[in-house]
This record gives sequence, structure tokens and C-alpha cells, in this order.
Amino acid sequence: MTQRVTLTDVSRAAGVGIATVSRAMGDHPDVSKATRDRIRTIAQELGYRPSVAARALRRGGFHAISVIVPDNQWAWWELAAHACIETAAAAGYQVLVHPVRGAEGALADAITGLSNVPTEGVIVVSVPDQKSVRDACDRIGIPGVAIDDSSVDIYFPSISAANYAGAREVVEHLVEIGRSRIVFVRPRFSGGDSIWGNSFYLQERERAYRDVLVAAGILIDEKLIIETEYDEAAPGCPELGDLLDRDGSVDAVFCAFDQLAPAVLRELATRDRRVPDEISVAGFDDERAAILVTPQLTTARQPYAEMGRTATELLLQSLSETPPAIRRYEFPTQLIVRASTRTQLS
Amino acid sequence: MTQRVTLTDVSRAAGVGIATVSRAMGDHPDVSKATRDRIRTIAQELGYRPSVAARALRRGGFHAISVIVPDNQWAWWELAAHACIETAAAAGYQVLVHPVRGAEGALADAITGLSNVPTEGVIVVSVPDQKSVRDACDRIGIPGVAIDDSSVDIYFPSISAANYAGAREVVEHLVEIGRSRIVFVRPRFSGGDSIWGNSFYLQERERAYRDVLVAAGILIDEKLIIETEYDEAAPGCPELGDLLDRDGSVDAVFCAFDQLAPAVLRELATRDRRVPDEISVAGFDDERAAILVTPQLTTARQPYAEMGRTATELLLQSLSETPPAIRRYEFPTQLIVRASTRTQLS
DNA sequence: TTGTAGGCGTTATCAA
DNA sequence: TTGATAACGCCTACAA
Repeated sequence: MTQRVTLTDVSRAAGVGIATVSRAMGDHPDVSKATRDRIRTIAQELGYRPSVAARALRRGGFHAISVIVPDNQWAWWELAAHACIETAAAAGYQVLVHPVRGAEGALADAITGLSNVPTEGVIVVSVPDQKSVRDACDRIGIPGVAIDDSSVDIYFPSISAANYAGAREVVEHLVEIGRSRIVFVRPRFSGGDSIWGNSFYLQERERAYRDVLVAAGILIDEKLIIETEYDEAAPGCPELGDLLDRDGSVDAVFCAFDQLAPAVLRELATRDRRVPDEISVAGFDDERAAILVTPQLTTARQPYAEMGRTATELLLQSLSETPPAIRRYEFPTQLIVRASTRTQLS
Repeated sequence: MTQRVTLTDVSRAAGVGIATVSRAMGDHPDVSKATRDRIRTIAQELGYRPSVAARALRRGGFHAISVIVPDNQWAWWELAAHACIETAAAAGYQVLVHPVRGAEGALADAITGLSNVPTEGVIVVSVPDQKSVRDACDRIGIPGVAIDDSSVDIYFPSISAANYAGAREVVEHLVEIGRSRIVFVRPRFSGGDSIWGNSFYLQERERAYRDVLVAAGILIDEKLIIETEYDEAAPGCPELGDLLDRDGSVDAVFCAFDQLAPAVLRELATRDRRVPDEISVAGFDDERAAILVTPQLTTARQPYAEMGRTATELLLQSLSETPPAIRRYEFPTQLIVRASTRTQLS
């Protein structure tokens, strides 16, 4: 039912050789315009469709690459994926997107499963532990590139935003608008192999926070560095609430990433603390959460499109020429100032 | 570089026939355990990987289907896509996800481009006009199913939520908590071929709004039905603002979909109108926006997972047996009550 | 239990 | 300009 009309069928119907049909269907020069048109018409009528499989077998490849993305409602990767698609298309490659849900193992499993998929390389997005993913890639023998700033140890060329520099910009902005009692909220490190505990980007953003304060001559108060549950739907942020109860001096909150902000803002709303007048709030990523919340969030925008483009270029490069170096490729962020830090004066 | 070791290579290295290697790699019974293990070891060492293309050519298909999803930051489709992946996997099918950005034509183009992709059917998500998409499917000769409630005219089996019944539930909820001056906010119909103007689901939701009010004996006030820019990042909703200026009686807002709520809530926050005490707000979809905003949004949850599962089943069915009927397949929504309509009493 | 051979649908080479 | 034919790599009758 699915695929039946072949070159042979068309050639028979047209009373010509199979090769002529092949040439007529492609854009080969060695065919008279007359027969080409005639054959194309017949092929059309017969409903001929070339077999992707046969073509790939003959040509030795599909010219397709895969992008493996985390499967959840937080679709920040879409900008990156779109850039991958455009870049790959320009090079004649198809992009297959594979959303993968779940923890550690699932990612490696997904890559192993790629052996049944006509793909020549893979871009993995957001990898807690690159080692196991690398092993999976080696097992099925395809090159990979990571868009990832989680892993401390890297085994792929790894694209990421410049977390340290970007976070510095955000905190410096808070300092510039006169804030000094700045809370740093990060997700709770809940156990030995927590995906957060070892996150490279969290380390970098916290380091930036500390360095900026020191540089500004502000004493670092460890009590202002708090951990909370990672749950964008939480009704509030109890840890921040406790802190506010104990310390009336807090005048800003820097969320390790935008997703922590909704709960933070709800906590502040519940307590009738005015944002940004009493307390400024900022985040990192500039993902959808940043613009949906009230007030909208000041944050550091990651250049996802550029990151996706570069990832694709590096992957295509490893497909053809010399594989790129396994190192971090960092891209600068852009400070986006929105209502959550914009006082009425400015 | 990419693909070199073949069955022949392995057979030579192992000093056996090519068929034996094939059997050893698969799970054929007709091979002695000893040789099977030996061959597998050798294959492993040589880095043998079966050719997806050759296998597909031989078997006459890839056992893969495509899901085409809208490429924007609003990833409500992920739940559906995930269900597709799981359902397809259970039937031995791979799922290829293709994010497509942009208007009308882009969708049909994307499907046309699928002729170079090893895929046997397509699930299209969110289709403004099914006709052109249908044509594209026919052109490349693959069956399709739509997860879609936009098109008024349908050319695919079309999965959707029960918009009318679901919207009734939401509005009835507002009436039950004592609201009677309920605003209906819908996106602006900005021109002839606006994607909103003809949206089936908008029509259904508005019809439900009207019917519930009538049934409750509430006079329909056309001034309470307003159109606004579709922009989840907008600083406010000026049309609602104007209305509030003119009419102090408004006590609820029903947004045609959740994405309209952030701007509505910002407008209300700017005007210090308390939600939900003064004004209740509700939406439709239960997508990410509903839980990120403050207060969190009462809404009708679409059963995306079930919809994705059904779509896949219907598609697989058209691949094998008789194609399913081209009609709407509607699934009931679930009323989710959250803080935006929950007064302190309840 | 193992080997041989034919064919899946294309494309490219070589003759005609 | 066209036609026959040989791969591409795998699977599976069929034969040994």
C-alpha cells in the first residue's frame, strides 16, 4: 500500500530504459527535453515516488543529523534547534529532533536507539554527564557535539553561554542600581548524584555573584545564598520567605536561572513586597518564564540561535574533515533589563 | 569515514559466509551459539554497524513516522509528542519530530520536504488550514493525522479537545462563584486571512461563553467581548484597560486561551485590581503560562497525552489496515481550579 | 548448522 | 541521447 511504483514501472509504461527514467527524474543534462517531459508526466500519473532507502543505500548516507533535546515544557532549546535546522538545511542535511524525557540513563539509551535511525551525527542538548553519552556515541559510532553547560568534565565540543561573564553583568546591574543585600537563589542540591550539585553553570554563576560583590566592596553574607526546590509551579519560595522574616535588609534577588523566578515572585507578592521598588529580581537565560511573569524579568539572554548554528557547524565539520577540538565554545550573553529591576525613575 | 564495515568484511574476518554473520547479528535460531559469539566479538572489534538504509530497502520501510510541530517558545505540544513517541515505540516505530516555524506555506513546504526523509506518515500539530497540508501529503503520498482544532474544514482525522464542553465548564465555574460581568478576551482578528479569524476552537469557546451566560439568565453584553493583540509578552492589555475605565462592574475575565492571561494579569496588576478577590481570571489549555503567572490560572486542561496517543494509533492504523474516518475525535478537558478564581473562602 | 545467490530501488558507468 | 548492467548492504529462500 505504501510504496509500490518504482523506476521499472515507469520505464515500462514509458517504453524506455530504466536509466532514462532515472535521468529524467533527476536533473541530468543527458536527456532530451522531450522525453524528459514525457517521462515526468507518466511518472506523475503513476504516482511514482523515489525510494529514500534505495537512494540512501546507493549514495551511502541520508545526510541527516539528530538533535536530542530534553522533553519537558521548558522549551528554551527551540531557538537553538531552529538554528540547527536552518544551518543543516543550508548544507543539505536534514535534522531529526528527538525529545528525550527522564534522567541520566535515558539520554544514553536514546543515543543507542539512534542506531536504527538514519542519522550521521548527534547534537545533544543539556547533558548532566557527558561521559555516558560519549560512550553511547562511540558505541554506535557517530560523532557528537554538545550544547551544554552542565557537565564539569566534557567529552564533546561543548557550546554554551558565557555563564561567568553573563552573571557578572546581571549582578553588576543590581549593584549599579544601588542594591547591596542581594540574595542568590539556586536549586537545592538534594543528594549525591543530584543533577544540580555538579552543574558547571551553577558554579560559574555563583562564582560571578561572589566576585562582583567582593569587587564592589560588599561583604558576602552566606545567609543570603539559599537553596530552594526546583519547581516552577510552586506556590512560593519558603526559603526566601524565612530569610525575609529574619532579615529585613534584603533588597534584591538573583535567581540562578529564570525558572526559579516565578516562585520567588509569588513569594514576594504574597508578602506584599513590591517589585522592583522594595526588592529587585533578576534571573538568567531569558527564556519564556522571564516574559510571562509579573513584573517581567531582568535577565541575561543566552544567544541560543548562534549556539545552535555553531553546534551544527562543528558537527558537520566532524562529519567531513577533521573533528573539532573537545573544549568549551562560549558565547557572550546580553543583559536584558526589564521591569523587575527598573525603578520608576529610570 | 562514516560507514565502512559491512557484513562482508566481518564474514571475511571470521572466515564464514555472509549469511552466517547476518544470522549471528540478528537473533536467528539457526546458528550455533559458539559461532554466534565468535562472530559477534569480531563484529564488535571491527566496529560493524548495520546499514539502516540497506535494511530499510530490504524490508521495505523504516518504520518511522513524523510529527510536525509549531516551532515557537510555546511548547504545549511536548506532552502530545511524548505520547506519540511512546505509542509509536510500542509498535516498533521511530518518531521524527520536525519543528516548523512560520506561516501557512511553511507547513506544506515542510511536508513536501519530507519526501527526502525516511518517514511513512505524519502527524501535524496545529494546522490553520488543513487543505494545503492535505495536498502536500497526497503529493508525497503519505497518510496524515492532525492534532488540531483550528481548521473549520477538516481533511484529516482530527484530534482535539472538546472545546465547547470545556469552555462551558470554565464559564460555569465563574458563574458558580458568583461572577456575572464576565469579559471574554480573544485575539484580534486582524485581517482577511488572519489565523485567528476562522479558528474553530475560538468559535467553539465563544459559543460556550454565550450559551452559559444565557442559560444562567445573564444578559450578554457585547461590550464585554473584546479583542486584543496576541502577544504574551505585552506589558498589558490596553483593550481591557479601556473597558475597566468605562465599566466598573467587571468581575471576571475569561481568556480564550492561557497565553492571553499574562498580559491581562499585568494590566490588572498595574491598576491594582486584586485577583481573584475583585476580578477572577480564567483561561483555557493549561499550558505552561497557566502555572508561571501570579496568581496561577484556573483553566481547562487539554488531555494532550491522550490526544497524542490516539493520533499515533490512528496514523499507524492508516499505515496498515483501513484508514480511519476523516472526522473530529474530541477528548474531554478537565477543569483545573487555581488561585486566580479561588477566593479566600473556598 | 552453514554457504550461495537473488533481489529490494537507485544511480553511475559503459556501450550502443 | 539512450539502454543494459553492475554495484550499494542486507536478508532469506534454498541448497549443501
